[in-house]
Amino acid sequence: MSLPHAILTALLEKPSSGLELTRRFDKSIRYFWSATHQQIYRELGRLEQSGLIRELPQPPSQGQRKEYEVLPAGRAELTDWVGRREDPKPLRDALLLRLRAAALVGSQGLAAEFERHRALHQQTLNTYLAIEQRDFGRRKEAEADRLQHMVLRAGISLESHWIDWLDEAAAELTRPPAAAADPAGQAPVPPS
Amino acid sequence: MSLPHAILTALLEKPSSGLELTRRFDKSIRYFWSATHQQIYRELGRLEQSGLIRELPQPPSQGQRKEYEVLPAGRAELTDWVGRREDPKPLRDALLLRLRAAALVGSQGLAAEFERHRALHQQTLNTYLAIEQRDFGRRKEAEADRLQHMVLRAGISLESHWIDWLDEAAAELTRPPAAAADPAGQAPVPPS
DNA sequence: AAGGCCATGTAAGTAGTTACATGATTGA
DNA sequence: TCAATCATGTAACTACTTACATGGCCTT
Repeated sequence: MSLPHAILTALLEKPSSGLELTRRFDKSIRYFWSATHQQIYRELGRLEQSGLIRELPQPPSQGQRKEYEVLPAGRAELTDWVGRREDPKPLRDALLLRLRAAALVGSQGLAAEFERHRALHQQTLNTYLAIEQRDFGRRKEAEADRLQHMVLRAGISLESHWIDWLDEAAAELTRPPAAAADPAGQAPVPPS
Repeated sequence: MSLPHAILTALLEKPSSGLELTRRFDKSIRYFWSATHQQIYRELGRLEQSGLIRELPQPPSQGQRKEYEVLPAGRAELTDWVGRREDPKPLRDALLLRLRAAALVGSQGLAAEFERHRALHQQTLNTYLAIEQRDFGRRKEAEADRLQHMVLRAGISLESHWIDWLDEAAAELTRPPAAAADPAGQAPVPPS
């Protein structure tokens, strides 16, 4: 149950409307917690119902736009959640599953997927590195900045990790079979 | 949509009943794709409906036990899925979210959570290492074994990665504030 | 007045989780 | 015969996804 807390965090950083939140999720938060605008609007409704946030009185010039801010109860809930006991979710990775299946039915087409995923991870990594350059270039960070930097560094090292692993795995995939005895009968592709 | 493919893979390795599958998921598959027995029974029903698996004729001595095996159509589906284009799911990690929230409302209790998570990751890592010892101890692996070993190695390095990161992050959390406040300190713009 | 974007939603469906139900077999 | 365990399920709920609906505002 982390979406409400993600929203509380975002609203604490800056009171926003639903659409603004959606954009902010797309721009940065979704790198560790993604959400669509439908989820966000629904959750904003619930949070308001529960008295954790409230709609800000708006100049009527703004059309149907509704801006929200965090109430004391919301901040209290978030503060409590930070230290709450909650186990890490087990890994769920379809690519690993596919590799395990490939061990049984052949790895036809999987090398291309690995390459594609590698490129996507590289792209994400580049984005993170650019953000790090922009936001954390300076030394001597204050408490809050150091923590945010840690979050970003987790993303950076995770992406690097996947890139490394994909390289290793791709090498295994394209490695010429030592001998016969390939039950799936997949064509050995000689390295070009 | 990976659960059906996880089940097809498991059934290809060895025809099984629902309960057996549940146990095998608990024992190994859940390390990268977890599932409860309710999910598994439901999915077995769907897979049979779609003609990808079939119930094996059983000696009536076995009670209500129903064993399934993969049909050619099921193997074909799995083979196709291995090379299918499917983007990696974005990261979703509540602990990172909590760290970001901690930057705003304080990190009360978070250090203890980090320690707890570290212990859990260490435990998982030990399990993986034991499996590696047991299953991949010897040299000269065949194609299928090399691929399965890659899967395991992904788990091993991921867990190691999280342990390292948690150590770093815990150090940041408990680090004494450099000098109370830092008045002239330029505050880098927080990632919006 | 028409098209585009801003802004907020509803509806329907899938996947996963949690709690409970039911019958068969086995061993004390 | 009673309890435990094996074995298969139903029901209800939450989270997330995908597709579509509605209306206001702004520019051309």
